[in-house]
Amino acid sequence: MNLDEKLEYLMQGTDYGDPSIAEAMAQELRERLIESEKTGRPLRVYCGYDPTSSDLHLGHTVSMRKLRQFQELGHDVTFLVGTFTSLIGDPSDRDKSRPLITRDQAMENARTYAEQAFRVLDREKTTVAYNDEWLSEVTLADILKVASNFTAQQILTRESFHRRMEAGEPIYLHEFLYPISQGIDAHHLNTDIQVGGTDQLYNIVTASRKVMSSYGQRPNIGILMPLLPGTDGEMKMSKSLGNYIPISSTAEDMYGKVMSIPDKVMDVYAKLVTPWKPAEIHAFEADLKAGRIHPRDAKMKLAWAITSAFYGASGANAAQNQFVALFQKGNTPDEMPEYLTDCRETLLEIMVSNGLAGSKSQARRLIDQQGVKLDGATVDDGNLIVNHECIIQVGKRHFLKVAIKK
RNA sequence: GGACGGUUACCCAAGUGGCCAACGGGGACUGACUGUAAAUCAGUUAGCAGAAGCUUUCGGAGGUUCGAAUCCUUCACCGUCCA
Repeated sequence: MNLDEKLEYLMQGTDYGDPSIAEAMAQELRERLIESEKTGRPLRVYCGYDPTSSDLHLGHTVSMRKLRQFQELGHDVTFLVGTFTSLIGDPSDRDKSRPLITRDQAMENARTYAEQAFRVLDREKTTVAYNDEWLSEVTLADILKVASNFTAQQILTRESFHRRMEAGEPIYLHEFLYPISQGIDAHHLNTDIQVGGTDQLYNIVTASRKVMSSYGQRPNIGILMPLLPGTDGEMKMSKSLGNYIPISSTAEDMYGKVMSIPDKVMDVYAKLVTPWKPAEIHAFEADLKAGRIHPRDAKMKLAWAITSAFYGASGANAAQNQFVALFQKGNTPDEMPEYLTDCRETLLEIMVSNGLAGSKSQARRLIDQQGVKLDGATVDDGNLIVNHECIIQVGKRHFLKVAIKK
């Protein structure tokens, strides 16, 4: 790749919400790429991930793919786990303050973060860092020094704070320190490039650059990626909203969850979470728009592409086969949890003890609603004793194989 | 420090002595229709039993009352504003 191609590749998919920022960032990136080539020093690139929950999901992989591209071009990538910043909670794009999590929770959640990230990133070329290593050492004097670069008005102008002001909802002082902390990260890593979601515009482009400048460093360049909508197609993907597709799942689950996204976000997924090249993405969109491909088949192609990126072609094939068998043909899956009964338990009891229902009352309701099948036949009495081998199905996708205890 | 307000089921939120297991909305679940999409329609959404019925729930504890989410006392937590 020549310089222009590299630049295009790295800027691909970015979204700044403002063309002038995009231009400025692209220009700075160009300069720094040139410099890097001259001096032979790879650029330092990082993206931070707050371990507010234990699962990374597809939404996180958007920025991870971008990091990966930098790796491909030989730059140094740091995968930063926000073990300290997660204690503050990023107020970006939030109408409410976040519930604080404890340090123990953060550490526990962080445990497998890097491992999960290596499904996208190149393990050999990635540095993993935890920001409590330095942020926990910061003194009040440091904070005062850095904070003096910011005004309350600047921070309060941000949309999420502004809304809360108007609504008379609380804004806590510690929330002001989030962007500052992120700036200290950038300063500590002396980073050239910081990757993040569009909701990080302020944190990356304003706060981090300001902090770095105040320390006499050259401010980092922001690479901002659009936020991935969740499986509901409306809100951004997040675990707390329950609309997420975890990375550490199964191929079947991932495939199925991608199939459940609304049609209207298919092109966004194609752009942000598949390894497709621009040409493939354009073809996909064009086929869809022109009606040359059935939306269902398009989504299957998408689901296959995403799943195979994590589980390989064979995993994706298996997931697709199961999906077709299970949902399009209505078969029962090959594999399902098993349970041994002593022939004295009722259907209700088995449903509850295996998590198919939260309580007997709920199990009864499901039966009343014709949602429970025994070997394919709808059940109308939950009190029957299960005394033969059978398959219990609850709803469309919960199955249990019951065997007899010898 | 002062003034006022709040704490209700997964979330938001109504309810100010009995008709309250608690309106409404969201979410979730089931069924119909489908492409496990969207949209739409119907139903469900504390537990036990399922016929009636019983038990626990409205921040915690205690009290008044035949009877409380609703009144009183007290404790805890939280918010907005003023200083």
